[in-house]
Amino acid sequence: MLNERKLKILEAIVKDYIETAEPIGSRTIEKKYNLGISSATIRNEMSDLEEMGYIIQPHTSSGRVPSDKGYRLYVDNLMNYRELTLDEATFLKNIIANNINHMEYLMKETAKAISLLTNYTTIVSEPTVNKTKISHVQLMPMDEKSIALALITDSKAIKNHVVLVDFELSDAELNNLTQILNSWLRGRAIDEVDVDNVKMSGDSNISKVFYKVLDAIKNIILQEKNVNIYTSGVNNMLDFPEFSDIEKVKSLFKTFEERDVLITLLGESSADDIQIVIGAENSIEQMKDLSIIKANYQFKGRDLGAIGIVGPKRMDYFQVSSILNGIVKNINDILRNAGNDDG
Amino acid sequence: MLNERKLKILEAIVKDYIETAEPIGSRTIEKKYNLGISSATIRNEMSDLEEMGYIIQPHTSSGRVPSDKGYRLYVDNLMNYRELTLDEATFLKNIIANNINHMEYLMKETAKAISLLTNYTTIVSEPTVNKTKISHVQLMPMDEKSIALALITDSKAIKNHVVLVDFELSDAELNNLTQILNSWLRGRAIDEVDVDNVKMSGDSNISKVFYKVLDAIKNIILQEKNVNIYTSGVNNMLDFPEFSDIEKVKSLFKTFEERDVLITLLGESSADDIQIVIGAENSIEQMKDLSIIKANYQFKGRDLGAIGIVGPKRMDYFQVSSILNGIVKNINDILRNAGNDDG
DNA sequence: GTTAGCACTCGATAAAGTTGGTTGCTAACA
DNA sequence: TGTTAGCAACCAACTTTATCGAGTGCTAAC
Repeated sequence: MLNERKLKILEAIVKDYIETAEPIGSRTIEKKYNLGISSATIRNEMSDLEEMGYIIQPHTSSGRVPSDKGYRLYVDNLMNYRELTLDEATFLKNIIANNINHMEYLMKETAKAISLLTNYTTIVSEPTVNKTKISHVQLMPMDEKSIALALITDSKAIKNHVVLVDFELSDAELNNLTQILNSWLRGRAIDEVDVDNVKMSGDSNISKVFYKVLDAIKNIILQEKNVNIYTSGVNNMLDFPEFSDIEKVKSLFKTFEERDVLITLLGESSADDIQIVIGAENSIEQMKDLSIIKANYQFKGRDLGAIGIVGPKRMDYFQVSSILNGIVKNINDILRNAGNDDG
Repeated sequence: MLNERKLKILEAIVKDYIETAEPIGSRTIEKKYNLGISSATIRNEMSDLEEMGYIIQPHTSSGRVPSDKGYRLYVDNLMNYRELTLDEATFLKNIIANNINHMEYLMKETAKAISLLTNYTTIVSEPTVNKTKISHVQLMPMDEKSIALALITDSKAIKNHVVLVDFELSDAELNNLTQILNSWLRGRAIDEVDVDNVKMSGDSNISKVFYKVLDAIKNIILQEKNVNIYTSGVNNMLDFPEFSDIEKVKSLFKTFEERDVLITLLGESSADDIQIVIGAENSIEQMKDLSIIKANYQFKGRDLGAIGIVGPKRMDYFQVSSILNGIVKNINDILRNAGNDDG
């Protein structure tokens, strides 16, 4: 295992590289970090560290750069979380307080806030309804050809849809139908709803609408099985020297547009605490040069979605994981309070 | 005014530059376009064209490039629209048909489609509700602490909001309140609603909720007075040699994130047909090197929003304005049909 | 085990050279 | 008077060559 001195040197290399993005040599370490040993000694230790796979020499006669393994050691053994600063904490509390009524906004705004605080890219997957229960369904008059449908879940999501019809229904008829639907749907888990096996007898116009509404609900459910996903601060990537090449930018930005990739990226594990995935540790080819720091959030024990912060491998793991830690606590608190009635 | 030969040469320069992005010289014109005159003559004519301000020499001893004035002449006098190709037409019809039930999706998907067809960036401003009338308001139970509110407009937009309360209301009470709200709000223009001057007497709990709902409606109206705006295909800009410099990309992408700029860009005029704004003709400093082709769409005679396609000044004015022309017709048809009941 | 000294490596930057498309001008021509 | 061939000059872009500097590995001495 690594001795104290090697650890110190590795830590210096990682921190310096995170800060400067330049390969770092023995003489620089000697001057910048007072380790009390000469550059020649540092050179010997670095040679060992390279052999052990913790650092890499981009080319002969250049300084060293941390390898994935080096970052891993740093993250696991040399780093801890800090508390949020007062500024960060109030900033985030405000965001959350201002968007507490609207889940979708909350996630979008949180992503924005994280990007702003960290200068990295944030990916958020939205609370999906398919793991939740239907708490209410409502039909509403729109115009003589269309009926609006709202579906509310116990995770406080509201989904709308428009149902086209050939004839107009009165408010009373709509209310009536709304009651029928609710008596049947309320409290059901959304992915257990089997709209194909419902039958309705009686007035033909109303039952026509009834089936159309069931179809619409089916659509909402299908649609929602595809997770919603947002990114924020993608442009922040342009500020890193890692992406001074336009071709790299192009391929990275294309990747950020691929839902599937993002979903995989966020979904790969679902541990309870904050996960740090470094470089090639993730399975996505196009992301081999990036790291991601992520966390899941839960509602009533169900995983609802995740927040991930993406940056170059030399991203500021310390700052980002600290901030994410603070945020996840806050959000989970909110979700817990929102649902402290039953369950 | 320009004689026939000068026009031919200018047209050749514009078309060639749109295609190749390289300054074009007299010898190239001679060889590539059979104008029946020698390069020396072309050279003389080009010298005239430059003096008249239609073309520019980026540096001594390079070929010529169209100036804003040159593009203007080309667009106004040398270009016309073509019909949509069958492929384009069916593609667009499908998009529209698939999203006819949901205004927001329709605009987003249209923007996506345009970016896909043209390889430029599309900006769309969403139908705002503040120019429309309220056709229905609905309260719905959410959980014991919150009531969901849906507001439907005659332009088929559905807006949701959550109202927090300290106590639970029964379905019957909610329906009751819904009726009261509708009797008062239905048919009103949304920007004429004056929620501050309503009074309600009677049961204290219900009237408490009543005022909270009015507040929420106020919020929706205020929020919607800020136009919603989307961009699509921003990354397409990366493919143009104009943006091979990372600094330019950075500043352009930052600009695309500024709502105000985009709103100004789309809103600058509101003529009936397609408008082409070339380079410095628009008032936005950061957009001096770009052109925008845009159109408004209307609903019942009211301007609802606009679609704009942004590209480098040498964008394919012919293709883009033709496609936009086709799209606007389709969308306005849809909106007209959606509202052919009254008004 | 640690350190000073030194030859060597190699990317980055700067300087010098080459190329190719283009112009403007002049003189000859129709 | 308009058109054209011919030619010197121009200059961005690219290639080649030279220089620089931060860094290494190795050796010998402490």
